[in-house]
Amino acid sequence: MDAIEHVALSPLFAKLGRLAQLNESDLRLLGNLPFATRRVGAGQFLVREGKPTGDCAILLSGFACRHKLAANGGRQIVSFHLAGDLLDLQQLLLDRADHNVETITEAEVALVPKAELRRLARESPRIGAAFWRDTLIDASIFREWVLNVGRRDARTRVAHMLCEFATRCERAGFGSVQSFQMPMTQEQIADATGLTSVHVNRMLRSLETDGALSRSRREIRIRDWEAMRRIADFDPAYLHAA
Amino acid sequence: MDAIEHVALSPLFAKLGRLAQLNESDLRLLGNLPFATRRVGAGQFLVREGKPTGDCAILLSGFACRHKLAANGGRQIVSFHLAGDLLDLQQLLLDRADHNVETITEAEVALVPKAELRRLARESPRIGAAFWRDTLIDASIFREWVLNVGRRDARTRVAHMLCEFATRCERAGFGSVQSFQMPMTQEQIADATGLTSVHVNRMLRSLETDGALSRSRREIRIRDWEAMRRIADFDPAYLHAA
DNA sequence: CGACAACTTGACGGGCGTCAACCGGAGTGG
DNA sequence: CCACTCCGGTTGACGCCCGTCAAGTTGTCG
Repeated sequence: MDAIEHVALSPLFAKLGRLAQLNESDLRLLGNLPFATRRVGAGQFLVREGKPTGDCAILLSGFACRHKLAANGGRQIVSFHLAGDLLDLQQLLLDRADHNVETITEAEVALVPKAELRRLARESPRIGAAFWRDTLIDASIFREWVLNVGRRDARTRVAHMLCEFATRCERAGFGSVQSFQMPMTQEQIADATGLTSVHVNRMLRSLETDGALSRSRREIRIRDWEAMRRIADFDPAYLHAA
Repeated sequence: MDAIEHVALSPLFAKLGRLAQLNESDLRLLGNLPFATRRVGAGQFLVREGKPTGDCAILLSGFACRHKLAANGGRQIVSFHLAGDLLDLQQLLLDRADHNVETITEAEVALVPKAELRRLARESPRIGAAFWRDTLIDASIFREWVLNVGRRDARTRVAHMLCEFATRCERAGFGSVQSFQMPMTQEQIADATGLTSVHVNRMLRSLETDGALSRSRREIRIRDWEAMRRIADFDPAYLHAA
């Protein structure tokens, strides 16, 4: 494998490096991973509920979300994803998708055959552990989201979602917690927090008039991070330094 | 290891058998697993948020739940557990608990050192895959709960929770989907569905007066499962036959 | 039989959904 | 270069679902 392909997968390497200590041979195995890259527009489905699972997609640039639909027509976003995220590691062991994965911006993905990832996890216990660890952290984030939509009021919910997104962006190397770009619409924030877009708008305005944050277009600025943390009831421990 | 200990762990064996095809040598490895059993009363903590993770607990009898607390005093239950469940597989790879695990009835647990479980997963790829698969199914259930509390109305939410619990009980060999025992109080149902116990009571009554179910003490009877499924917006696919 | 937890029911209020109108910026085509 | 369109955002009026408060009732275990 030449350097060009290494460069393409570098967001993944960065992420795995945060999950585990990888050695020379791990990096070589990763470098040999066969994959195809694809550029897709915003609003494209990468995984569809009920469909047999296919190749595993890795997000190289852009943003995506996972969501499920209720019979009453409601949509619930259950997670957001950014560059470096393995979009469906769970496909390695479960044979039908129980949710959708959809891009929310234009994005670039790498498609890796499931069998290759399984082989990789088997051949390097460190990489296998990193994969498992990643799915465990995902699960921890889902638990926090259950708490968020189940037991916090609208204002706290929206603030919490912002704090989590800001923290993950900073750790992945996009902007800082004090200033970052939101890729999602207010309707998508609503679907992630179990609210309506109208009420999300009210809550954002409330946070803004209270001086907790300022907005210009989709850029969010947070002057006093500690104050924001308190408003949002946000403790990043559940992210397990992801 | 003698037969007595095999009997003690049999709920775990049954569960792993549902998750993967285990062979002779897998069963022998499981039989050699060192563990200590403990009997605990209702309302006892087995895992505490923020604490370093200790031994891994396996539920041998009784029921337990995982929950998290919000700053406003609210409690959110994020999952229920029954005999055979590995209560904290995630402790194998994450070093601090991000939630609590608490018994909701008197229960019997087996405590297994983390290192032994890690060794087991390493020595038998099938058992390792079963463990990983179990945590992936947990994650799938969390996603469904985010949808449940985020996008369904109170009546549907309560009905969905009952359907899930009924299905899991039946698969684990307790009662049937048509008739089963609820171990939890209405307040615990409320904490699981993001409601108040008062409103859970109203919804249960509503389901009962509509003939969807009948109750006597904590026993639930569901005559028409298909009708109940529709009311609850329940599709068991997300349980991945767990 | 007294104590206590769980359950039950009613009255009332508020947080958030619904509906509707309008604004503003980006893309598009004449 | 300007009009048109369209999506996302913004704001107000109104109403309902579910929370809150409070008072019983039931069942269970000393």
